[in-house]
Amino acid sequence: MAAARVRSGGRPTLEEVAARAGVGRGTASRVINGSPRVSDATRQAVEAAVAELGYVPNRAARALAGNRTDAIALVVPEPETRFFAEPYFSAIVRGVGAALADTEMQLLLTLVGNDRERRRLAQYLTAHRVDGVLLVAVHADDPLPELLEQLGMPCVISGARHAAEPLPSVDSDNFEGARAAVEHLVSRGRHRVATITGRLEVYGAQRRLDGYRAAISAAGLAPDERLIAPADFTEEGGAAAMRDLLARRPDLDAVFVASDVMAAGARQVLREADRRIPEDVALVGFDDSVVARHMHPPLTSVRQPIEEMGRRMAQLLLDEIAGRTPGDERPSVVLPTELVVRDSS
Amino acid sequence: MAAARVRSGGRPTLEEVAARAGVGRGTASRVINGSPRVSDATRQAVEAAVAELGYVPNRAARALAGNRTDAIALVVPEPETRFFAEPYFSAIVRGVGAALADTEMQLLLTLVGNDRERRRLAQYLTAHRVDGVLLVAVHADDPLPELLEQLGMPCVISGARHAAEPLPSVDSDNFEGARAAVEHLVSRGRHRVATITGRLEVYGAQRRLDGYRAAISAAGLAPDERLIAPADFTEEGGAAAMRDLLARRPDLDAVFVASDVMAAGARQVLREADRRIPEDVALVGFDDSVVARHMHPPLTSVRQPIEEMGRRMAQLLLDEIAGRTPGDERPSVVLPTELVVRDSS
DNA sequence: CAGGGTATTGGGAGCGCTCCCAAATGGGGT
DNA sequence: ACCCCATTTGGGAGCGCTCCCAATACCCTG
Repeated sequence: MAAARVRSGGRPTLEEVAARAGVGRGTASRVINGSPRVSDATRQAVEAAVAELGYVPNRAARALAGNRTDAIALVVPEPETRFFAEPYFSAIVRGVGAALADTEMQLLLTLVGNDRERRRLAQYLTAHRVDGVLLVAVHADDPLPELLEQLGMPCVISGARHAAEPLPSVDSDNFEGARAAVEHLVSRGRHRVATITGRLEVYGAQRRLDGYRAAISAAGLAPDERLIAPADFTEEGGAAAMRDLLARRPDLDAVFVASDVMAAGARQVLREADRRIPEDVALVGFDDSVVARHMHPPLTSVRQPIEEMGRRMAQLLLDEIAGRTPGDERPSVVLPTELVVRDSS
Repeated sequence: MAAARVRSGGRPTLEEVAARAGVGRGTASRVINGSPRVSDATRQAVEAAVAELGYVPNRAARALAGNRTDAIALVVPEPETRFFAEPYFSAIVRGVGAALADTEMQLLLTLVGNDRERRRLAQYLTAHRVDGVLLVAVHADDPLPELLEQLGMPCVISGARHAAEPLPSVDSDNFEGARAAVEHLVSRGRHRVATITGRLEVYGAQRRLDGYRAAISAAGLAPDERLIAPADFTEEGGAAAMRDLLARRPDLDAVFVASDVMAAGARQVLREADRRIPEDVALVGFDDSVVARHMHPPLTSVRQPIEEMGRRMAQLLLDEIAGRTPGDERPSVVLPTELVVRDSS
């Protein structure tokens, strides 16, 4: 009873569908692909045959004949563990998945770890095994984007690499998010607001710092470089930076931290230094990760619409694949952030 | 300068490689696919040609001719947000990625949200667009595994659905993890140990409860159903269950919670009830998620080797695809857990 | 030295689809 | 009634590869 489904020739082919509908293979193909050059009667006949036979096009044959793959790759640099942490990875994937849901596009997940895998990826892409590429967490010095450009392979990156990003990109408004966070601290009466930054080679980290600076001067506060401590997006780095800050400006009354994870490190140091949060020092993070919600006290944080970013990336890529008109700007999307106020500020 | 790479015929084909090596197409194919029936001299000639031409096989052609795809799908039910949360999703993906790294296999990510997408997936699989499927977070009543079975599509699931799981599966030792956690609590002098369970239709949640029971009786403690509160893996559920427990047995001195997220909810309730952790009530969670590390106090938790689970799933699936010998048992792997002791116990 | 393997090799026959050209069909216009 | 053009249709020619059969070359036996 179980294996009775096997037909003479396996799955039905276009040829069989065409025969069943009493039309030629070409016509059947046209219907399947939604060409307008088919009469209504014919279309209906073919559609009926498709339904009766349960026909599903063979992807491999399509790819071979049509010289495309109907697949895009999401390339994730594995060393970038930050990206793998909540909330990034799953949110991006969900967004991309959502955008692709009513498309024929497949999503290929490609983790790039060591150099060997990097080369394999390059080979991969060179061999045109995908129609386009989604690149997340690319470093400014990554050769991959240029390679893709040369190959003419459509590509969208998340997070511009610098102010004049040539590639289509999707980013959250790091500047404005940081600015709003600091403004919020100032509005709560804090006047000695410090910041712990991410790795400043990362453009987004730089923009957050810019936003901090903008808010400080907009508030008419005196900028003080001793209130700025660079770190590296890690919990330990955040802790170290916090120690520096306390040493340099023991009188600080607020800290804007460029990531929740670093904020967790900072909070630990503040606790050891017996500073109460938020009474003595107000704290604001960035990312609105699960860490923020479960910190003690819950951390005010800047939320990025990450799932939406994934969705937009995918849409942008689909547009690129469909054909960017030469005259068009390379589209670059910047999405707004949202300040989630909790008890730490 | 940019688009000068385009060769006469695009990428080199097998035919061209064969010509360059001075052999026939069949022979070249044999070399590429590592057939032993080729002389050393010929093999070297072909390999040289491959290198010189930078030949990479065309996947679509291969798939069409060979009736396989060299791709597997990781199917993720999107409603199962629990799975998307840290640490599951990214860890599984990393593990799977690692296992596939030195394989020609591609990883297809398939999110299944609503029913429409479910049907599309079924169609997908029916059309044999992948060589095998990794199924995570399947419910006991999910029809998908049976469908795959019928289709003869190799498949591995994470988390057995019940004691007599017919499909190849990879799981962590939920029973032993829970047992060890409770034993740990008892060894710390706790004698009124409660538990908050996950949804008991989930086999893993049931096993954790079994482990709890085993440890209680092994310790010679009196089992008490009032110490057992069912919940649903959510933070709110954990909080509600904790309230119940406190109402029923105000004298409890420890709680084993079947997930960190529920533990977070429970902790909140304990704080409101002015119970100190761990002095008044010791707490142990499950998953060792990022929440556990950042809870206050840091939460003792049972760690599952999730990345390793992903790796094993992929390996199992590759074996299945390579051909399960009919006589073989369906392999089912159970990996050990590890108790990570922190300040909450 | 003949006979019967065995180890290699070449290349035909598709796999199922898209692309595209040529053929067939159906109206209008004059 | 005739011709021209737009619309619709059929099906040949591949896409690049694997499978497999037949051909060739080579090596032992007796």
